[in-house]
Amino acid sequence: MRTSQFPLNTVKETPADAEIISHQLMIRAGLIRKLAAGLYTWLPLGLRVLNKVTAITREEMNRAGALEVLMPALQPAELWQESGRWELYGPELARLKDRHERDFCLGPTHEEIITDLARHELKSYKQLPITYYQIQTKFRDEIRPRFGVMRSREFIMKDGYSFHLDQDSLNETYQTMHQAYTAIFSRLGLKFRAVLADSGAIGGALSHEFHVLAESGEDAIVFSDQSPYAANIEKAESLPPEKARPEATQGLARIDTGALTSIEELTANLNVPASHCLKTLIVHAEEDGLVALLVRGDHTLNPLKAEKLPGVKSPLQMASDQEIEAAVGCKPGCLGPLNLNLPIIADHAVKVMADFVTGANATGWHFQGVNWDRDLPEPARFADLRLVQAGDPSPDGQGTLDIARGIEVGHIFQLGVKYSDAMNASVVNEDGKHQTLIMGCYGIGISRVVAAAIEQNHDPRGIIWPDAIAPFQIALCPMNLHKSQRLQQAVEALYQTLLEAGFEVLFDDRKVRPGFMFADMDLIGIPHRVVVSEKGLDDGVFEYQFRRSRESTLIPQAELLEHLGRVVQQ
RNA sequence: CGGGGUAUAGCGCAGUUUGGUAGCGCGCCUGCUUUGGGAGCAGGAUGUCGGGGGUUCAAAUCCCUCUACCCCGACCA
Repeated sequence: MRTSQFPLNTVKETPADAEIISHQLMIRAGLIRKLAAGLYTWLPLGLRVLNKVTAITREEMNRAGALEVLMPALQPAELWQESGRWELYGPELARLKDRHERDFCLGPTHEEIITDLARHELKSYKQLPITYYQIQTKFRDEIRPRFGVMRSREFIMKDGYSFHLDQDSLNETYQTMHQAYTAIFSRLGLKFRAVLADSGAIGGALSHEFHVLAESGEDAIVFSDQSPYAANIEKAESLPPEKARPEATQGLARIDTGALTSIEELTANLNVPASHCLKTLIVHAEEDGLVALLVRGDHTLNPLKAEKLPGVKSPLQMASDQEIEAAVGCKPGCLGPLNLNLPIIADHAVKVMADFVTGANATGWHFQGVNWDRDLPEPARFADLRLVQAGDPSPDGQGTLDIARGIEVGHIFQLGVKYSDAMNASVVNEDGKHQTLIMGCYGIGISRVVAAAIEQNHDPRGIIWPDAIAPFQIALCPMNLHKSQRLQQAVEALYQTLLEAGFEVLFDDRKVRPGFMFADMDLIGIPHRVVVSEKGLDDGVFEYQFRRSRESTLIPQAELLEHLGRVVQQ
């Protein structure tokens, strides 16, 4: 393409409402324009990138044996009522009525629709297993759309669904999809990690998230330095400590701590490390009443772990200040297990604490030098309650955990019979009996991948596209084209040669100064650049520059094609 | 949905306190010069000051009201 035919809608100034770099660069490079909160138009340049992500995803899904379908975005409420999600989904589901006052919604996902399709089309076990997928626009009326296309109200998603007679078959397809996703993100040229995820209320045996690694990622993921173990931090287990509890060395003392309430304040004023403080958190019990959760001062409660414990209300609900005062008789900052008349569940790490500081259940007072058994009985229940930390041992027993940040771009999970049961989707099995279908579900946020790729690949000058998703592979930049007939002929010939060789070339034939042109090409992130100048022609060379390293080399004219063939990943 | 904020030229903003003929930078158009990292000079176009109502001789500015958008908290690809 020529820039005269393919306008670059670049802007120099950073839009005021774009907080993260990918959003800023997508606006500046002219990939997207905002229509309204969480709604974006993809401009020609951005759409080229989006289409590349789509194409790679489609190829790999097809390769994995999945069948592409296209389901309606507008969906009748009946199906959602049948699955129970019409009530459960909440305001994030974009609902509307048609002219006959019938309820509809704009699909945020398609489990209901695909299950409806399956119960009509799948009759026999002989048709199984089968995997359908589609690449389509989804709608989620997010409370707060943010970060450009990273969290928008309308976005492109690849969603896939598989149907099985038994768990073994689901496991097999699940593995196939895991591999397909690995292939997709590898081909996209992104640094990513598949991690164990919490499957949440959906249940099912397995769930993995695929994260693009980026400093700005919203999710923390942990992985072992010596094994393939990787998990979302919400999911990662912490192992009980192996070492024994140290002997008590201090006597028990009740100390006046005045207005000190937080762990930070205690450590700063009492000169004890946070790891020698005990945090007591009061939450609602499963039935009526409250439960106390104990966590070491330097550890953080993992709500997802806590709410799964028998006796603890799910979703987790922290007790209010009033409830705590009513039950314990003091303010939240001075809670402790000593003389506490509530059921107690302690994190494993609490078991080996000695000489610790904890609240005295009286406002303004703490205990110091507290020791289990000697001062109070060890808690009756221990459980894994906390978020893992960097340096913790890996749950698989191999190596220690590291923490990185990621952007969730894909999620695969085993649905089981949640929808097929509710919607009565079954096939006849070998014995002639009806058997409920078992389902798997596989999503990729296509438009989010584009933003994630930028978060991971940029520098102060702009985007640095991986070759596989770059809108163009090569930027062809003539210096002062209008001034030289010879240059015009040379660059036109080169442009044709490159096109014939199969490269995607953006030929900048605008009458702009070199610096302006370079700045634009850097901003929009074309990975390879060829500069043609009068001086170069005199010397019989073209100049090649690699966007990522900014290293440039002079290449003899005759060798350019060969050089590009080597460096450009097609 | 709760809390905070903004709305003035295509974009980024000043002007609002203290009412008095609408400004700046970037971009855009024209011309000349310039031409290897977002050029210089000269000239030019562009606004119902978010909408509606009110106060006033006079409102971007004060008052009421509506709307949209942004930021902080719970969700998700």
